[in-house]
Amino acid sequence: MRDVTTARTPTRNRGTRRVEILDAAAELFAARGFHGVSIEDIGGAVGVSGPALYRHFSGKEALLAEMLLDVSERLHASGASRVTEAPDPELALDALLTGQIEFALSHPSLITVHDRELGNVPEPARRQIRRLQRLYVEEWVTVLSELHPSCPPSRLRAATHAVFGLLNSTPHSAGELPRETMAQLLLGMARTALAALQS
Amino acid sequence: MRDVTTARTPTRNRGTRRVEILDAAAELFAARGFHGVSIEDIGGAVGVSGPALYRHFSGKEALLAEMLLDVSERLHASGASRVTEAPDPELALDALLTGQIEFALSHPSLITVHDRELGNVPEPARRQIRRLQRLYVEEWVTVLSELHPSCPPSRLRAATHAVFGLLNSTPHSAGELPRETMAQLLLGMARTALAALQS
DNA sequence: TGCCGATGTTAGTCATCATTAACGTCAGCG
DNA sequence: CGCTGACGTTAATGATGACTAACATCGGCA
Repeated sequence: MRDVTTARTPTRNRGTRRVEILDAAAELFAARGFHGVSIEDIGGAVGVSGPALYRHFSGKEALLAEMLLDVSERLHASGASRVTEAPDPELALDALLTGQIEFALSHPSLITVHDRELGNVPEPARRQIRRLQRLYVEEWVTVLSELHPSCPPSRLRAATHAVFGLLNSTPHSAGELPRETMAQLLLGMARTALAALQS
Repeated sequence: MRDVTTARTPTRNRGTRRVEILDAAAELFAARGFHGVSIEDIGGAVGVSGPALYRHFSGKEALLAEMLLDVSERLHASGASRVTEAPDPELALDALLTGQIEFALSHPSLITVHDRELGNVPEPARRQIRRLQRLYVEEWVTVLSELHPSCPPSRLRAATHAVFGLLNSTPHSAGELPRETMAQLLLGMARTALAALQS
């Protein structure tokens, strides 16, 4: 009568351990930095100990690489689809903003790791991640340049990074406000900050 | 005829090495993280090798502690003096903004290390740094609450962190714009973001 | 002149850590 | 039943790295 998954713990499925590990590692990396976390720490956080990780990842750096690659893919893909679905630049920008806010509030540690630990990703993957990050920034710059045609792209790029900084401040003010309130606050601040771009 | 300092290199003075080390360490910590930098690396960056650092600091953590303590003291002190000198809240906020922008543009790596590596500071100093950081945030909140009396402090605190994120984005868009242009851009964005707070 | 404190240097020492090796367990399936 | 592949475990192994020890150098100064 037991179901196909035959689990010790409920929901013990194929591939589950992998994502458990990725999640735990994200928390730990965000809190203590890549080099501040040992393989043992990560294993311990999911209830297995140490070298068990090598059954799922080829190494510590590979684990980080997969984590960052996934984040940058999700951001870029979500951005792209939101932009193409939006009827006009104004709404496209709003879609980008809410997408980023959504992600930052849902996965604060991934956001943190994403912009701190690129330097620890080995070369093949690093280029790929950088490319996706660049593409994501360019989605923003493209939308913004339709709204502010007279603004040079370098200025728009700097403004985009500034807005990322604003939105990604979320890990610093954790618990200060209820989630929806925080989302509205960030959206409002970012929107006005960008609206004033040319002034 | 040689002057009192009797230097090998011009400007070889008492206490110079200490700050050379602090500067070099800040760059390295910002780039690779506290645990990603070895004592050898830091020594190498100032032209001495490894254990020479122990002539100036009691250890790696003590070095970091001094660095972060100095930063948080400078930010807090500069903030306090600017606020008390300002004739009204409006100008006080501007003074805080330009002070923070000035610092962020002048010392990007210190800014980076300051909000990443607190966790690696040993306990006696850590509390002190946290206290100064809190005081600095409260300076902002106090000024903002005069401008937005109906706004709950928790909201103002979150907004403050968001603005810090915006201003401290500087290391991410390095070289994108000339310094003064960047300063104006950040000032404008931060000002409008905060102005829209209650909306 | 000759001692001293400041500043370095090089060779340990002792931990910590990533990674590998060698060895179970066990569920599913032929 | 008996094999196999997925998943773990506990001991190496080999680097790296923080910190200490023992030993210079040298400028200033009593």
